[in-house]
Amino acid sequence: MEGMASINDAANGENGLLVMFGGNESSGNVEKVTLKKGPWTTTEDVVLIDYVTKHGEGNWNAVQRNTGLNRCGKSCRLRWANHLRPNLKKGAFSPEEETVIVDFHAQFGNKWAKMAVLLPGRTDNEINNYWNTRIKRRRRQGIPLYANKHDHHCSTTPTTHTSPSPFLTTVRSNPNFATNFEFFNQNQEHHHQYQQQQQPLSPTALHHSPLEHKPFTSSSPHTFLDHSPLPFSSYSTSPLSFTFQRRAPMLCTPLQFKRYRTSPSYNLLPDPPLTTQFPHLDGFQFPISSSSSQFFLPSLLESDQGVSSSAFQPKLELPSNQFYKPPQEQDFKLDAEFNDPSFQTSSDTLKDLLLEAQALASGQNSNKRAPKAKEETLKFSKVMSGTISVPQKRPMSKPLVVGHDVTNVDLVCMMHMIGDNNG
DNA sequence: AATTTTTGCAACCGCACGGTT
DNA sequence: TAACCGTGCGGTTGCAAAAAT
Repeated sequence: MEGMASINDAANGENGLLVMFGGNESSGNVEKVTLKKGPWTTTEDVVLIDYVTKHGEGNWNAVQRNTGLNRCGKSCRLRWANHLRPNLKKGAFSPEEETVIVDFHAQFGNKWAKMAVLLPGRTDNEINNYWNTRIKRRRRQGIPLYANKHDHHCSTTPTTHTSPSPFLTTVRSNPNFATNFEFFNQNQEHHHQYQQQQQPLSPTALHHSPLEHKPFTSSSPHTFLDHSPLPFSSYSTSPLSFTFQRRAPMLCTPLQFKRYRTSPSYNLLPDPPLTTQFPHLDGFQFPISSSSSQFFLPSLLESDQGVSSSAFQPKLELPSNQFYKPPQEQDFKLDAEFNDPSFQTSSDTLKDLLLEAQALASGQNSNKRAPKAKEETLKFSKVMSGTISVPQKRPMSKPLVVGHDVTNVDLVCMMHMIGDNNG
């Protein structure tokens, strides 16, 4: 295909798939716009963060038009929502969160986005992944999806509505809870289905997988489920009851590095830094209009390990179509650390990276082909390890996760600083 | 140590919905 | 009112890393 060579040489063509589609037709010429697919690189992240910092969320298709970032709007939105926006909470779900998910799912089904609203810092994608994993695990073990070690308590009074978990009670006490659940009050097909189907369950029914009652078809991994909704917290006062073939996931500790949770070195990992080494960033706020921030529950989050409470300051709330006033230049004043010789030495590669990002943002193509995402991430990780105190042992695929993407924020900030320095 | 299997997750796709033209 | 556009949601897939053999 003609043009592919230039595509591959383009700064945005490090790896992943490039999709071409017909652009605007003007004067008879069809502009071929190439969109990249696949994993995001740090360079792209920087561009996107910088754009959102300046213009706010929303208008995602404009990102591609205005930054030269060859990603479709949907991809940008997804990347931002799931990985780049501040206050994201990484790591394994806490037992309380799991309880909320299980209870919610029992009541309303696969409403990941709504669950994400109840779990600040969590994304619908994350919850979806969690649920799919749970399904697989429990199916493999023949454990009912909703049942746990307290089943034998529930089995005696299976349809009794027990008290919600403390966490859920807290969530429900939030004034926004009722508003948020108008959706469900208006559309409770699951609930109605439950009302219609609700019959006294036999004690054994609660001890056996729905697989035993409903045929499983391979067309969907979900079809084996018994979708009969259950009352909140009827079954899951503790989600940790089932047995694991492998070690159970650590549910309370910050699992930034889940892959290492069972490795001997896991416990040797230093605590993730709670703040950056760029003090001016501690008060840095992105423009936020994501739905999850509307139900922000600092009291719940601050108790979480590995999450900086400073990262959960009240955020500016803007509708998705309203633009956020960009931070003033003085907000990104050069820090003394930037003039530190050791910092400058270790930031050479970072500077290259950022300059590349700037070139990309300004619509220029980098001369040299960018490294693959993995390599770039490693490079980035190496650089950052010298400038920001991050755990030294960190999987290459998880270089940026420290409560929230502090390092990405740092990147943007430093990009501004470099800009200041150059200009 | 090498290979295979399993797991977890990032990112994509298709569809739906609401607003605008 | 139909077409278009931007956005959001849920389901699915592909792959890297971890675990098992």
